[in-house]
Amino acid sequence: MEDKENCKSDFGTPLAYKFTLLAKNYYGAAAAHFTEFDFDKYFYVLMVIGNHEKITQQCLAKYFDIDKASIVRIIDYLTDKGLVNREKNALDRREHMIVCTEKGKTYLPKINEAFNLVNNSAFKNFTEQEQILFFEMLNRMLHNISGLPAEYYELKYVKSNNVSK
Amino acid sequence: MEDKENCKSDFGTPLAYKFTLLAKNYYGAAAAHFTEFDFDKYFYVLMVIGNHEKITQQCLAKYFDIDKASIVRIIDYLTDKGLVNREKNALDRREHMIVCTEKGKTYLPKINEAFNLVNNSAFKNFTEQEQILFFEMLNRMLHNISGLPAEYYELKYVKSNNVSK
DNA sequence: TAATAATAGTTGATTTTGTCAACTATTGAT
DNA sequence: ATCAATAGTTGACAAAATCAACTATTATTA
Repeated sequence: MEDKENCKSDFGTPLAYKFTLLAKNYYGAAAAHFTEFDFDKYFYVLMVIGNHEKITQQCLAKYFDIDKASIVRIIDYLTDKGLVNREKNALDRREHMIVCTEKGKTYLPKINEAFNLVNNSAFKNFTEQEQILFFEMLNRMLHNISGLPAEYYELKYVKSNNVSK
Repeated sequence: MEDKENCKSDFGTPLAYKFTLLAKNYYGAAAAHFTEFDFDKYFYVLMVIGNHEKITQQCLAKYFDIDKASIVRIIDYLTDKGLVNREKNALDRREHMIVCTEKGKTYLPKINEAFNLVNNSAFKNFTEQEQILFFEMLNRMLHNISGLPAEYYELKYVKSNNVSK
């Protein structure tokens, strides 16, 4: 108890409150960079797809921690806009590999640059060392608070009962 | 560019992605503590109300950065559950002061304890100094990324055109 | 091999949530 | 006295998440 005197208004606050505020403001700031695009959502989903040659909807669902049904609708949206395509995986025809179209790829540098800009303004007056420390702390906290490994979104999710391969 | 070699997978990632994941996991963990309550939402809203003798819906809207219409429905919900009441402010009868009921107050210690527990597990293996630094960084970032002062939710919001008082 | 289970994805129904504009009432400003 | 601003409410609507049922395909196993 006594260790919380310094910052007690924060310690009594659920961390998620600040995370929610930060995420909201962050996306608001980022959206300002995308006003001339002919799509208005799912910028980061597109970036993740573009950073992989191909990626399954399951992987995206895991990475973003949302229901696979939601991913279907996101991919529908991006497909409508001509930014990604579904391609059946010949090796496992249940899987639809999501691939970025040429049009989609033209947006990637702009999206990347915009996120960098917003990251930089978020980190204003942070030293480089502080920035690294901050990311390290976020990753540690994500590891503490969830079973999910934070970084390994390329991994297939494997059910726990009978892992044979 | 070269300063990003260490952590480049993170630096290419919008911060908000991690904030969103953290918030989701945090609320999931917290909700596990509230399963026996006869309400299932807005725990932190109740706590904020309980931490004030009285608070207007405008203040809550500002604090949580959501539309006042949403606040109306949240307060409706909490009122239905018997946790808060609306009381007209005699000094300004437009304002409805939200006050915690006796029943509502019985939940406050449990909610507070649960958030502390989840905070503590989020901060597992953080030194006390790291925890303070983390909060400090979050606040700094919130200040950078938004015009809103993070802490001053008691302040009335004043329109910018003609601030006379 | 046949039957069964598991996985990837889709769809439709439902709920929840947020947003917007219009509205009442009250107060403040000129 | 008039007009503008504020606090709150409401209803309509749109966006998003969730859930269960479904198809297609692959893996397991008896």
